[in-house]
Amino acid sequence: MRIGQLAQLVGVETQTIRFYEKQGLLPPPDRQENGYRIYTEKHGERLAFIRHCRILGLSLAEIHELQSFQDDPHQPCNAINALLDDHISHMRLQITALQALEKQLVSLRASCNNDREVEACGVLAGISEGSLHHQ
Amino acid sequence: MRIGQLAQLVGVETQTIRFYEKQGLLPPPDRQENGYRIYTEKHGERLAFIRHCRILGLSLAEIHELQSFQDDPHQPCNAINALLDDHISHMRLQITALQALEKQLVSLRASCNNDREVEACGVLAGISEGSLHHQ
DNA sequence: TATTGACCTTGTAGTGACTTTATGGTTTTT
DNA sequence: AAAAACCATAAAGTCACTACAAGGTCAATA
Repeated sequence: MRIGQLAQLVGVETQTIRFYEKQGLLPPPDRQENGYRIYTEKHGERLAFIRHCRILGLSLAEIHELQSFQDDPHQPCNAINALLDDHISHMRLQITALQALEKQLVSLRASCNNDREVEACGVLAGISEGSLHHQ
Repeated sequence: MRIGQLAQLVGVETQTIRFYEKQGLLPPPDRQENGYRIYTEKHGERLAFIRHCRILGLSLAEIHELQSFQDDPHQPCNAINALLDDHISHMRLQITALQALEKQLVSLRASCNNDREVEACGVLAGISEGSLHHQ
């Protein structure tokens, strides 16, 4: 199939496919006489794998690492688990940080609920205050 | 004070300060005869405000908007509140999404706890499976 | 037959918020 | 006097694309 069909099948834009190829995530397919790329099912599977990893929040570098395991399935899988564990703990940190920030923002927001002038509003002052207690 | 001192005071790198100046977030300071920037306390406060906004997750564009209120404090403050409300609801969405992803990753990770070969590990297969049920 | 439209090609630039690198001038310390 | 630390500017790199420009190819229509 050609690049447009593959794109539609997997739900990606054609540029993204070419981009993955240039990044070395998708093997360069054969070409027709006119230069058009022709893809096989294997390419589709590989592309779907990439997309799902991205949806899970993995970086292209991490995906690259996972692919090296796909390509050589007789390695021990500890490294895969380590990669996922890393990613999970990283995500947990991120979630915790976001929740803390949300709390701060909500309490900041609570410092003004009325129609006032900026001068009397308290929100900007609240931001400035906080900024000096950091680190 | 000079740029390095300001940087140390606020906990930023000097390049970041010059970057904020170029972006119009920090007013261009006076210069010494040799061209070195000289900063006042006002710059320090402004820079601290920017940093704290960044730590709260506000974009430079949002900070720019807030600064226009700082610079003209006799406007009504509804717009500030609206900006914060927007940002808070955006953050809540982000947190929910991250939590869902974490759950997926954890269950994926649970598909292999042992030392196996990649082939028998199940994690990569789990990623591939999931990828086709999306959209 | 000419041309329109949909598809394909390549390469380059833009996004956000910086960070890094290159190149060179100035000041301070040894 | 020389080395280290600081300052300046400008340009390129980061990440994961997205958008754009300029053109080649192909099938269907006027």
